[in-house]
Amino acid sequence: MTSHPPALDELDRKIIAALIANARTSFAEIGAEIGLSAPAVKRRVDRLKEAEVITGFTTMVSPGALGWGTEAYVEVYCDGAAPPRRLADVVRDYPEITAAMTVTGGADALLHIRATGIQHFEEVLERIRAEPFIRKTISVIVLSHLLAGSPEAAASPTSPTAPSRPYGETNRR
Amino acid sequence: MTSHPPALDELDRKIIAALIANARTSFAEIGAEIGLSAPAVKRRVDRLKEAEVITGFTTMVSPGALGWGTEAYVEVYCDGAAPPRRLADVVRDYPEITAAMTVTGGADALLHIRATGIQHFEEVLERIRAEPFIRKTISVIVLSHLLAGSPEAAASPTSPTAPSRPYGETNRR
DNA sequence: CATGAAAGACACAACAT
DNA sequence: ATGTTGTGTCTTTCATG
Repeated sequence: MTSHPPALDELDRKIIAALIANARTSFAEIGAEIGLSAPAVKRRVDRLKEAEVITGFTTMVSPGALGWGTEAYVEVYCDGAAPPRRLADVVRDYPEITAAMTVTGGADALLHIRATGIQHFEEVLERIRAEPFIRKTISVIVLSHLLAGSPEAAASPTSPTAPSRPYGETNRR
Repeated sequence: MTSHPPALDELDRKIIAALIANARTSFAEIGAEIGLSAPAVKRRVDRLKEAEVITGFTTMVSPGALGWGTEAYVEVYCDGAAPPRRLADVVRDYPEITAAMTVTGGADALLHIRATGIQHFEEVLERIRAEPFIRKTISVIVLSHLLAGSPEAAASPTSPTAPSRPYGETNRR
């Protein structure tokens, strides 16, 4: 809950698109492309960070090159009594769990896991299954990627096929 | 296929860790933390990009703020004859599909989808199911996230619980 | 291969429009 | 809210151990 109603305009979206494409693009260069001065771009970026529209700048690495050769999704089934949100505490203790979310369907939660290899993944899975209120797990191992993008990268800011202006639409000011 | 066998050392990993934490960190600041000059850091980063260990710098945005309020994973079952890799072509035509991979288990592929809302998601799903060689889909809608981290950001480069040096281990030089 | 110095580009913070 | 100016820092290239 950020106090201010964000209300992004065209320029904000172009700035975000540029920064998603390359987080190290200079404000001057972004400004040149959209017809704004560098300080103006910086101010908008600061605002977007303040409003938590931009949540951070990160670097994409090829996990394989760092030794994380195995990737998997694990559906987790909890005991009826235990609220799946309690998983939040557990999940933090596993560095191999890179994402965790509650989901609809038979499973209570879905985990994204990275391991150095199958044997490491098996070891992680055994530890997870030993957690008190976890009833069963179903694992799906990723074989190969068909698309470059990551699940976390939101779809392009300028909504494509979607309703022209998805969410906050009123012109600022 | 990059010609050179990368072989990362401790300094490379610290640089990568710093850039994952904040892709806009200055080379000078990184250098100060690990005892290297700014140009030295830049040269290593350039090498890491060249070796495709670092694949890019991107910005994390809160998808909800951009109007992408619905997130789902969809398991795709293909017709026996059609190779799941053919999905690569199809998948590119959907801006809503932010990740796609082939997987083990009953399903042939797993899609990560972002939509502006349930009705938009339903519309996307219908289009996908109308594709020629797709037999059935199973959808799982994300309710809430239990972890902040992004799936693509591989678990911290300084491998934590994992085998001390996962992959490339020989000292450079 | 890493360092150090120099020129150019950039970020950042006033102030003015 | 944006543009402009000024200052300090950073990036980047080139020369050097």
